[in-house]
Amino acid sequence: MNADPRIDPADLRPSDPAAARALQDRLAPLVRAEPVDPGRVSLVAGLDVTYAPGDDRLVAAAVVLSAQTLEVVDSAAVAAEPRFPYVPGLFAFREVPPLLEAIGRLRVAPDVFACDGFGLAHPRRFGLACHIGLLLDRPAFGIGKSPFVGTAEPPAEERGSWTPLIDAGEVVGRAVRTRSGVKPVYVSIGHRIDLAGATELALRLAPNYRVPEPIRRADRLSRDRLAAL
DNA sequence: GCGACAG
DNA sequence: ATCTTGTCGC
Repeated sequence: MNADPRIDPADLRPSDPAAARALQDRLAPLVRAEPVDPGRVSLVAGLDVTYAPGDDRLVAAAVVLSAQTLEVVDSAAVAAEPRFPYVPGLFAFREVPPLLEAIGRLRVAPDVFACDGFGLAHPRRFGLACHIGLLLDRPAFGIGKSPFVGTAEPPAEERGSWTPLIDAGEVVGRAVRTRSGVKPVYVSIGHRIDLAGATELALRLAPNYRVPEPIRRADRLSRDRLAAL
């Protein structure tokens, strides 16, 4: 589960925001961009977490789809309690522990992880998708529904168009139009994938809706499971 | 100093 | 994130 010896498991549960930020600063340099051929991706896991009103409970879900057919081939959901407050930029410390638990219950090994949130498009260039990708040593990217850091020109109205998301002079992601005439999603790499591959994959995974299917499925599963508690 | 701030 | 229905438009 922790494939990188440079990551001390004890650090994965920082006791306070300052320690969490320091950990992100330390791990950010380990992120690598690698070319990935979307056509050769077989299984994609979508990750999402739903919170109960009042913030006392959550359900983390991982749903694996065939990248080819978009059929669900496996899924897992776990109920838990938040162990870290919501702090913009430290989102991962809240969601990663239960997500890893859900991922650990999968019976298949996903090729790529699609995360609800950001990767490099983050104040310290180490968002949720980077945490997931680095900890699992697998390709991972993030899909955000609203911009977090950086600015992007509005992409052309037709599905498939995109513009660079730029923060402090560097390209940290893309605003991608997954549906014509609908507001874009924000794609950024997490680890072991590149922006072009993440963009094409996001588009392939979102043929009919704005949000890529794996994440939509994970959202639905976590929501349904929470409602059933 | 002030506002903004993934889910 | 969540509290919340119907409604307009493709």
